[in-house]
This record gives sequence, structure tokens and C-alpha cells, in this order.
Amino acid sequence: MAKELTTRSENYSQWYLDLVNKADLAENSAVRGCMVIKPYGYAIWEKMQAQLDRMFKETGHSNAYFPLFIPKSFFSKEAAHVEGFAKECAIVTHYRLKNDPEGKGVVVDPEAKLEEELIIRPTSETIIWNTYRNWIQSHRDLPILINQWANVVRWEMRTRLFLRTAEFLWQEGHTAHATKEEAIEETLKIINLYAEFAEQYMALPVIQGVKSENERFAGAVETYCIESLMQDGKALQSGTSHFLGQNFAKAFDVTFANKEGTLDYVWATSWGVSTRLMGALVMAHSDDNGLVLPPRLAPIQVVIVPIYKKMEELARISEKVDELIPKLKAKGISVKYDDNDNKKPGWKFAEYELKGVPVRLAMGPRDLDNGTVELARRDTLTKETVSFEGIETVVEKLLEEIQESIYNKALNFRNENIRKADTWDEFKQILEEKGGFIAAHWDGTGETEQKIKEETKATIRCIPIEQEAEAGKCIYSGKPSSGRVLFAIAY
RNA sequence: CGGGGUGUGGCGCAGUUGGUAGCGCGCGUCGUUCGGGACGACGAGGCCGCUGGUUCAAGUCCAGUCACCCCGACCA
Repeated sequence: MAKELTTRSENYSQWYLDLVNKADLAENSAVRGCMVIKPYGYAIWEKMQAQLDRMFKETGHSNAYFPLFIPKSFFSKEAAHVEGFAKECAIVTHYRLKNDPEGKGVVVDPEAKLEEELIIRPTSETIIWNTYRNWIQSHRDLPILINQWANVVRWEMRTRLFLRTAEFLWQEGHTAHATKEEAIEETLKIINLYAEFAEQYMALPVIQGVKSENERFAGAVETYCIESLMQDGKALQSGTSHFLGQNFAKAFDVTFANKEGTLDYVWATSWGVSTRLMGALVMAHSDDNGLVLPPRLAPIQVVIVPIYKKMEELARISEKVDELIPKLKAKGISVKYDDNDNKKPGWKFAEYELKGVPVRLAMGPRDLDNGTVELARRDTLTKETVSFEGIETVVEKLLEEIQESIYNKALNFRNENIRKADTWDEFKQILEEKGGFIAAHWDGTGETEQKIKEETKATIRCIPIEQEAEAGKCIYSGKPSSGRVLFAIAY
């Protein structure tokens, strides 16, 4: 057992870190807080990207690219925005190095100080709205529906691979609209798109909701989000879509002539998901044997392992496998035939389980004689011997079944972990003993939310969009409330 | 920024009262193996994070310094 994982029950957090490392997803780099995303991890991210990109384009968005650097002055234009990001910005002050006059290495050349410092983007609203000013004169220039795939930097005090890193990869959509209604519609369209992606592709059930004022994006009028639940009962914000009102248009003086011929400020949205989704994917489905990947995002969906003693046996197996591979590929299934002679089958079985490959086929002399193949599924760790003839159809169906099955498993877990609390004691007890989401009444004030956070570490994850109005009393203050909100301890 | 911890072959670690570095994994070659992480033989690989001090002698003692990791507060 070369690669032993910490178990989830032993130490969930260590299990996560072990898994990210040992499944070759990512590792810490020479730069504090920044990760190296390794080829296998990046392959998963690329599958996410490809699908999201397709979905953005289907909904009318185009990709573009804006600079990594933002002039410092741009940040002071939107008060709430600067307030939110100022304390975690990396700043470029110089543009040149020189040989150290003292002799060793290089030093920053003091002569090369920038007139105005550049901020490495923590998010791009400012530079984009500064650009939009030049692009928009008339309602005929609207809407602008742009997305960019980029890296951003937020100098976090404490980082964790994928979940929170100083630099991360993401996409950020920035749209401009002529009317408030249209911008709100866009915000909702995207949060729905994110939910669909999470559920259909990541097999991750999410709750759509609205953020409380405390949790709202810096500069937004309203923040919509998708919230998911990890196996340890903590919540993870998995994507956000912001209705920015006219805040950025006003800050950057972006106006347009409307149909009536009068000048008005442009309405804005912005939205994003990041490599944090990788963390969500790992934590939502995986087990003590390693990753469990949903087939739709698995870089390798099927691995074929030959079992043989002599090279001539391998040749006979390879011959059969060579018949099968084109049939699987024709169905759009990604397949790897691991005929590496340096590793034994047992080693390969363990390795591909660790890497979360959804389906494994093993074929040995016994199978050659019987016209069979061993079929194993990663999510349930079960295996059976089935007929080789027509296996491609069986695999195709099985992949769909696995996709659905891990979604349902996660959904059941999530649903079992949404609990109602009607008193403060009950609230604290659930939080301490069970975790998960707690649906409770709240008086709607930031003060109450803050106090609850101070006393329990739980925050309002969202005010769910789909829920029935229900009169009640705030669990903390006892003041009247018109509906429940979801609390949880979050990542 | 608080609290804890760690820096020794690629990775994980050991190293006693100071005496000039060892184990496991991995790696290379050869042979036997191969249906759940194989075994044997031989072999390669280390300024012991960095700086200074004590000493005949420092991985080990002292002082300083740097870095990273984990836990918290802050945050996608």
C-alpha cells in the first residue's frame, strides 16, 4: 500500500488534502498559497471549462480578455467594491530588477518605480466597466454579454488547495443592459445555468438562493448563489451571480441614450465560478479509497486492465481490446488501455480507484476462454463478470447510471442534512451534533446574523429562492420573520 | 495576525550522553512473478533550510534568520 489515504472519519480535512495530492490533482507550489494544478487535475478542470463555455455560448455570451493589471485609481471609484477587496490585493510597484550592487542576486531597481501602482486583478469589474464606457453610447449597443476565462489573485491569509488559493482560475461574466429587468433576468439566467451545470455534470445538488446583505458581493445590489453541502456537513458556496444595479456604471460613468433619447446609466451583472468547484467535486462524492468522479467530468471514463503471465497472453488480450476501443470511442467514451508492463494488476486497480475512474474492465486468460470481461464500477466498488460481446453498450448505460446514482446519493445526503430549528437551543444543538443546513427564522437584520456568527460560526448561506412563505419568530431575537433562511458552517 | 508544528537522498521518516548519516517507498539493471497495491540480488542517489557561535569535533548544543505546513480570525 504505497498511497495510504487518511480516512474521512479520522480527519476529514486531512483526507481531502491527501486525496488532492495522491490523486495527482494539485500540489502546493514554491509560492505560498499558490497551487500547481497537475495534468490530471487540470484535465478535470478542462472538462468543466469546456461544458460551461458551451453553455455560456448557447445563452448568447462571447469570450473576451481584459488585462491582469488594474490601475490602482480604478479601485477607489466604487466605494463598497474597494472596501471589499482592498485588504487582499497584490500590488505591482516596480517594473525592473537590477543586479544587486552588494553582489548577490538581483534587487528591485528603485529607479523603476511606477507612477501609478497596478493591482493584480482580484476580479475585473473595474477594468471592464472602464472599457465599457467607450463601447456604449446607445441602447443599440446593448446588451453586452461577455465572459472571460482568467486567473485572479486574492491575497488570502489562509489557503487550501482548490478551496481557497491566493491565485485561482475562474470565469467571470460581465454583462451590460439597458434595463433593470433585463439585468435581473440575466442574473437569474446564469444562476440557473450554474445550478444546471452543478447538478447535471458535477452530480452536485445545489440550493439556489439570495445572499444576505452581510454576505453580498462588494458592489452588488443583490447576490444570487448556489450552495452545496460537503460530506462533513459544511456548506460550500459554489457559484455566484450578481445584479450590480447601476453601481459600476455610475462609478465609471457609463451612460447610454435610451429609446426615448434621454441619457441613462447602464445596468450590470457579473457572475463567476472558479477552480473551487474542483474542491466541491472532490469533497462531494469521494470516499476512503479515493476520488469518485461523475462520468461526465472524468478525464478517463473507462480503464481497461489486462491480466496476463506471458507476453503472448498480453498479445491475445490486446487483440480483443483493440476491437473494443474503437467501439467505445464511437460512443464518445474516453477509454484508457493500461498495458504498462511495469505494474501489476492489483496496483493498477488501486491506482484507478484512487483517481476515480468510473468504470474498469479487466480481462485475463479466463475471460479470453469464456468470452467475458470483468466489469467494476468505482462508485459502489462492485464488480461482475459479463459477456464481452456488446460490452460497449453495457458500459455506455452504466456510465449514465453511475452519473445518476452519485447525484442521487449526494441529493439524499443533502436532503437528510437540511433540518428545521425553531428555537435557539435547537439550532445550536443541531449545529454541534449534526452540522448541515439549518432552516430557521431570522429577523432580517445584519446585527442578528453577526451575533449568530460570533456565537456559533454559522452564517446565512442563502435565502432560498424556492420556498413557501411561513410566518415565524427569529430564533435569536424572537422578532417576527416571514420565512426561513438556511444557516450552515461554511468553507 | 494569533496558536501549534516541521525543515535530513525524489517522497515519507529515524538519527541516543556531540565523533562526520541510516531505514522504508520510489528509481536503475537482471531474474522469477502477474485475477486486488509481488519478490530476490546487485546498484545509483544527501553541503542534514540558511547564518553565526561553542567545541579537537555539530544533523545533534546555543543564538539568530528564512521558509513551509496544519488549526483559528478574514474571504470565492
